[in-house]
Amino acid sequence: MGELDAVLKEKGVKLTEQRRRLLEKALLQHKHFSAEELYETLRQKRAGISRATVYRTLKLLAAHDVLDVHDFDRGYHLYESRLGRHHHDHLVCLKCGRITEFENPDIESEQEKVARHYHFKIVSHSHKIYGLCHRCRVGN
Amino acid sequence: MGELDAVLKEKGVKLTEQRRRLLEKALLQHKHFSAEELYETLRQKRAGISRATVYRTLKLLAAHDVLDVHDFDRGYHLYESRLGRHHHDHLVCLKCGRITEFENPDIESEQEKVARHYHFKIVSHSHKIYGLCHRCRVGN
DNA sequence: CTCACTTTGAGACTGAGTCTCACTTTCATA
DNA sequence: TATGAAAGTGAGACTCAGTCTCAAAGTGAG
Repeated sequence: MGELDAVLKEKGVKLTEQRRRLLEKALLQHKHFSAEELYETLRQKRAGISRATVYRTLKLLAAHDVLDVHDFDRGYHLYESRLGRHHHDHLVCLKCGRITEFENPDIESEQEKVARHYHFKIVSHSHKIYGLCHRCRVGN
Repeated sequence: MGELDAVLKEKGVKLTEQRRRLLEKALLQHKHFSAEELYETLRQKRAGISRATVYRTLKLLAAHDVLDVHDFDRGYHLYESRLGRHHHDHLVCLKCGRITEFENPDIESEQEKVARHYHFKIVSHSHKIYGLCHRCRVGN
């Protein structure tokens, strides 16, 4: 059994050929990807996975914290592998779409203060900064 | 000319009956509302505004900073009047849907530091904390 | 191996939001 | 206050990400 199988097994997720093949592609991805993109990639590789299964499996993997889902107001979700990665937030360029990741412990701890104040139990958060990236500002 | 007309005029937005009527309802709203909700309200009041115009006008008002748009991952947007209000962010309860507002200057300034570091010009941001609100935690 | 239970695929369906285009309204200027 | 270019509107068709259905196939505990 491969390493990827272990990832699913550990989560108590039933192993199927489709899930294995999808997971393999999804974890190899070096950037954010959409369900449609992944479906198209798999279709071209003749992986034999239907659109419905792609959507279902991505949702499943996100629910099991294998993937992160992001909504950058594009009308569809972007996914990102979570394996071996730290939590991070994003700077989103409104002009070129470039997404830059950032980590800031001070924001995280302030956030916890806020939650404590409202007796709120944090499950997750999403912090996005929209604007112009360096390149787009200087006119590239 | 009413106060609301002035709001639109100031932004250089052409005044139409539909916009006036929509703006009036939108600014009276005390909580977040969706385009469909507003359309339904207006329809029941026989305001004579089409669905297309509701969507178009909300977008326009948001572009002119009269309204804020929020995406709480519900599959549609929620709007909120911006007039006379401070910027704020949100705690979103995953169980009951309750939305609580918060303001935290420290987060805002840390955010500016982050942007500066990446030579990024902030236009807007969205910071949402998902989890369980006080009531849902204690089992109400 | 068996079988209860789960997953899959094809394609119909949903629902928020956009587009089209003929018709109407607005408002700067005369 | 009349005029007309430019902008806005409505009905309903359309888009498109995502979900649902249900018969058939696959999975894995015992």
